[in-house]
Amino acid sequence: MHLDLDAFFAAVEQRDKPSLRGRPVIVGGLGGRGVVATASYEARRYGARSAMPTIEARRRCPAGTAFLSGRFTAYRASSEVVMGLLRSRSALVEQVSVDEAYVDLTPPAGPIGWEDPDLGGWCRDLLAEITAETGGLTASVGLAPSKMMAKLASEMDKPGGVTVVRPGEELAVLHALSVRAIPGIGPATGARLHGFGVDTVADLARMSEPDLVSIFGTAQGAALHRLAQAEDDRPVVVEREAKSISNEETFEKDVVDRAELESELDRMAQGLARRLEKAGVFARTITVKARQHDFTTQTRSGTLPFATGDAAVILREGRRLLGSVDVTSGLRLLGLGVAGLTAHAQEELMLDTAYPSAGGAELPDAVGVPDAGLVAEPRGAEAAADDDRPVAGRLQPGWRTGQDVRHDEHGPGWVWGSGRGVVTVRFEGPRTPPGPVRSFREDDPALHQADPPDWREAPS
DNA sequence: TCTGGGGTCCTAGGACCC
DNA sequence: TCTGGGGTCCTAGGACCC
Repeated sequence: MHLDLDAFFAAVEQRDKPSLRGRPVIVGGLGGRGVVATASYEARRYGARSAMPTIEARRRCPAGTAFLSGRFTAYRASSEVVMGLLRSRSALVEQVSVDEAYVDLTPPAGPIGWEDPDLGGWCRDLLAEITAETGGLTASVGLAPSKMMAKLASEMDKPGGVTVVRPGEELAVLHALSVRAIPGIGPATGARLHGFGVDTVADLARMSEPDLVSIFGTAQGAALHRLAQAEDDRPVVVEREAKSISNEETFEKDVVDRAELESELDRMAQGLARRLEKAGVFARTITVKARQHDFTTQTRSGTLPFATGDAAVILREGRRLLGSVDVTSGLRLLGLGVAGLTAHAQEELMLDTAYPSAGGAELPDAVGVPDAGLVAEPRGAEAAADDDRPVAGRLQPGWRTGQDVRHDEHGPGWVWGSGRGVVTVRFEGPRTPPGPVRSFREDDPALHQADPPDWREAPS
């Protein structure tokens, strides 16, 4: 089974903000270079889509559309409720993102098989429970013999639908679809296939494996050939080790000043070191990513002779790598990442022989073994959840549109908008009717940041 | 005022080793 | 007296996914 929460971020916003129900809602980066993370179904009617520049969504959507930066703590809380319900039904749940999961429902992990008479009813019961337990969120489900078919099935009846593809029915469903529906065929591969006259999966299925391999290479060619015949035996994997950790930022305006770039690098190195420590792992490879104004992107990476968790070491290598990037016309994006993760950093023993060029005085700095007792913890979806700032949140100091607040006198609410020293708040919550709007000075001492409201709790 | 941020996987070429 | 072949590690870039 594949399950997908419908318009997830926007749906959580509409649950928690009654005045937005039935209205177009966009969640995403609100800065000049932001993109849409999720558009509510109302906003999709005007052409707003995920990954679209927010500026474009503003052009398309009517007055009265809400543009919100995200509240990831709130999304995570609802996600955990849903994932918990899935795990109550099967031991094999693979969470692929905050709003998506695969579940192996066949015994011994799960409770049902193809001989069951009412699989659709079983799924509808699950969806009803999800809606009840999350305060109104909906999800779409696909039930099929493989991960790919389950995913395609879950997309066939959105929102809120249940689609069952039984063994033997796969090709009839699959071959009618565009090749672009197959996970792994994006814009580039789709365009290349179109150049060969291949538009539907049926077209793709007629191509020979050797032809596909000669065009797309061994791995992708063979995968395309198999997927076009609905051959997909990938297992549901509960969790896997993270392979890299990274941090990047698109600037509101291109940054030319190398000192400013290096101070960004410093901030990112500290964040990476914190995440490494939290996970109890060390990294050997450092990567710097730089995007020019014309969107061309360069990466520079270096592999150390030892694994480190030390921000100073990561920063020093990052600086060195950034030194080989032409920065004179400014960067729109700077990123810093680490890879080659290992649970232990005993490589310090090699330093004298393997890393003499670093200079003796700097070596203690380079070792950086935080705590040999920490054990690597597989992290899966948690890796990305560390940074709780909404998209482009850093670019908007002060009050962020959509964020939860509490006023000493008026109670809980959310930021409707802010600017020119004034912040406007709407006082409502998931269990109240649409509430009133009031404005305050941005530095009003009675106004505080607040945790997300609890949809399960009746308002006091 | 086009195009986020956090990831994974693959390819190709070079260095190096046996 | 032209330069095999395989394996591994590393780097840069690109496609793709949510």
